[in-house]
Amino acid sequence: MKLAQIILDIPTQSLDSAYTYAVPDELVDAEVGCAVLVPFGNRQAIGYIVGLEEVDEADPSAFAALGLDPDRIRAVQRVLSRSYFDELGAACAQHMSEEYIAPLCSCVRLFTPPGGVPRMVRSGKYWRLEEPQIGPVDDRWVRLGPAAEGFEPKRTAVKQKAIVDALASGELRVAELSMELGSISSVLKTLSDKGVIEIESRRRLRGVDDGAARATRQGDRSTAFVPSAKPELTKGQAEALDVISAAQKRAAGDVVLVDGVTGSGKTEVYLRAIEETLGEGGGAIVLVPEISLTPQTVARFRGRFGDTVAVMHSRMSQGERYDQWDLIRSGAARVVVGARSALFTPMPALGLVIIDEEHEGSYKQDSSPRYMARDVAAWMVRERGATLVLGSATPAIETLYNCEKRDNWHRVVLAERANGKPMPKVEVVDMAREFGSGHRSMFSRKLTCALLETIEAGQKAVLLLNQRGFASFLLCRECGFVPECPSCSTSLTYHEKGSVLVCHHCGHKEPVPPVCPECGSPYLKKFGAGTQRVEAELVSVLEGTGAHVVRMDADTTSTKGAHQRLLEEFASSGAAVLLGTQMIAKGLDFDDVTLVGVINADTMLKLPDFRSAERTFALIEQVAGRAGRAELPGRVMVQTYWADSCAIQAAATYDRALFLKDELPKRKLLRYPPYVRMANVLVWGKDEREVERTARELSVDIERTVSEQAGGSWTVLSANPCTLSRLRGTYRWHIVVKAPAGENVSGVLLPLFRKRKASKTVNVAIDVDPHDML
DNA sequence: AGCACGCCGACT
DNA sequence: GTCGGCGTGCTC
Repeated sequence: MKLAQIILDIPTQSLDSAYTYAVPDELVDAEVGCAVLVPFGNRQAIGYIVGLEEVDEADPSAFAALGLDPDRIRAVQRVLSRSYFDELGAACAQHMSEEYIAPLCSCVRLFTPPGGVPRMVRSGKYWRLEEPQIGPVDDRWVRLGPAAEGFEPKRTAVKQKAIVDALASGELRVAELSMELGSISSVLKTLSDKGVIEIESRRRLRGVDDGAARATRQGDRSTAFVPSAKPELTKGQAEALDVISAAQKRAAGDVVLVDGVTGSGKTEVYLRAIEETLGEGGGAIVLVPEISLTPQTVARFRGRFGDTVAVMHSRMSQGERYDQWDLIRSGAARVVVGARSALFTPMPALGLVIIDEEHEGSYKQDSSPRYMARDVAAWMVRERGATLVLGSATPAIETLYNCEKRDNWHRVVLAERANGKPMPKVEVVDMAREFGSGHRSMFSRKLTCALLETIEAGQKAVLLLNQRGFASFLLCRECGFVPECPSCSTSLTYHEKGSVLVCHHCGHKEPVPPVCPECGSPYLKKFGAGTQRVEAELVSVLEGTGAHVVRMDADTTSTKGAHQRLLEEFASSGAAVLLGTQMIAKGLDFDDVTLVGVINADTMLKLPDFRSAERTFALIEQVAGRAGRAELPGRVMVQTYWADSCAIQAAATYDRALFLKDELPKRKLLRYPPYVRMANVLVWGKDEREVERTARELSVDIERTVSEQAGGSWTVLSANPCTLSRLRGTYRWHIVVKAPAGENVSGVLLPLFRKRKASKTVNVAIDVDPHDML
């Protein structure tokens, strides 16, 4: 008898182990990775096959070994889909479920095609099977057939003639013909019966085959694809590639960190490594941060590998993603470039995973399953005998630590820029001193001078406004009152446009009060600077120079394609200033940018978060890399109120060792990663008292479990309100668990959370290896 | 005794 | 997640 191990598609902790069902002989297409319909209790459920085995029916001990009663095994009713993943995919879901203490079925779902899976939905009292919302779409194509030669339509057959004429220059879609000629289905039938034309259904790739993109794709097909020229490798690049090649030969899941300064040509190393993988018949997954997944990034890969590159990111429609997913599964795409979730696409014969800008926070998923793509990828390549390449100019401290401590993590350094140019000189401007000497503008005298010089020389400048924690707010100068969001514990951000106060967490809006709501004082002052205010001040600084100012932030890039358009606007201007938030720190590559200014380098330093110094260091290093990428030398100015802080001093001198020398002892002393592993247990709900009670009880449970199951060097910081103690009208508490590095944090806590049953009013979530703990 | 309610385990 | 069984406690 054939038995299937099945994960039910019901998201709850208590149904997290596989159930065994019999697979009737007639269900020949039941494979690992298929969605199936199974009986469950008195209803039906959808499940995913994660294992198949043959068991001798006559041998009761075989069932006993599985802990099963043969009489109670029920049969799979129906196979609902083809296979979405293989045994290793199933094992990966299992691993993630344990590692991140997340429901198994939510981990399995990561591997399914976007929107293309069946679901059970509730309609009234009953559950009903809903077929996939998204599926393949076909286009009907028409071309001339064998009888076209010498075919003369009758004089009255106007449409026949029009169709034949239109097809003379090549095949067309029926939809296009109909658009031109109106209703033609009967005409097409006649012509196709005569053999004058042939009609063929062909799979359409949404987002590729439709609209303007189609022309280029067709063009690619007719004219053979010519890969873009390969530049000669620098010595560093060649060395990096050697290390990667050696790792690929070992096929043992090695991790290679390409630790290269900005502009050192990491992408070229990726391209060569992929080329090598493709040559061996392997496929490659390339993860890039969502924000830098721009048409330029994709073009870089398409330029080298053509149509074999698939793309996957959240701004694509479900249909587009489904088609790309299918293209990958079919083996037609051998490279996928995408955001975090692209890691779970069904790339056959996966040989290489690349994670660009591996230090980026966006590789950590902030909802369940709260996985870290870097760590999942490391697991995945080990299981598949593939290789993981991490690239960054500012690697995460954890990554550097792993390279030190683990034998199969290797670090290669690209110390030189590919064009041989030096890194730009970084000047730190002490804003406290500026202020003390009576200069009150947010543009220091030094930066103002530099800006004017740059513009005068007909060059470009980029100004980074580090918005996080720096958006402007309202403050009463008499009583100190700051308007706060009624449902989140944050102060409201002041927006010049429309004169409103906005909560950046929940979107709550209210008009700016005329007087202080607390004390009635009319002296309400705006503090801090939003991009709009900085822009206004920048325009006045540049008055008379004719320089063009481009502002790029969440407000100006909200419409589709706006990002791209603003960048083009900046590129095509001569002397110009690009003012923007974090989003401009990534992947920007303009030859004539010679000045980069960081208006407020240190605002992140003050956030109550153990990674804030690391983030500040990384941000300055990244943004500095935007200057002087071509012939012209670049300069960087960093304005700060904490000019002495180590993160800023170290970043200004490109001295990572200096930064680590300061940061690592602090991490060790205060027990933070990489020296410890943490788990952040979040408790939230509408009722404050209930949340607090649940958190305190849970805290006691966790402390007991830890003291019984774990070593003495573990610590539990018992229940406390979160830094963001109120968010969108919910109260938030948390419990932090710290364990020595390398310990199995989830292993100890898992039983406790599997056992716990969910409350309706108070939510509990656990974040293993949290990225931040706000 | 009869019933509402809540807790708890089973569900393959 | 959902159901059903069972114990508790209240009412007829």
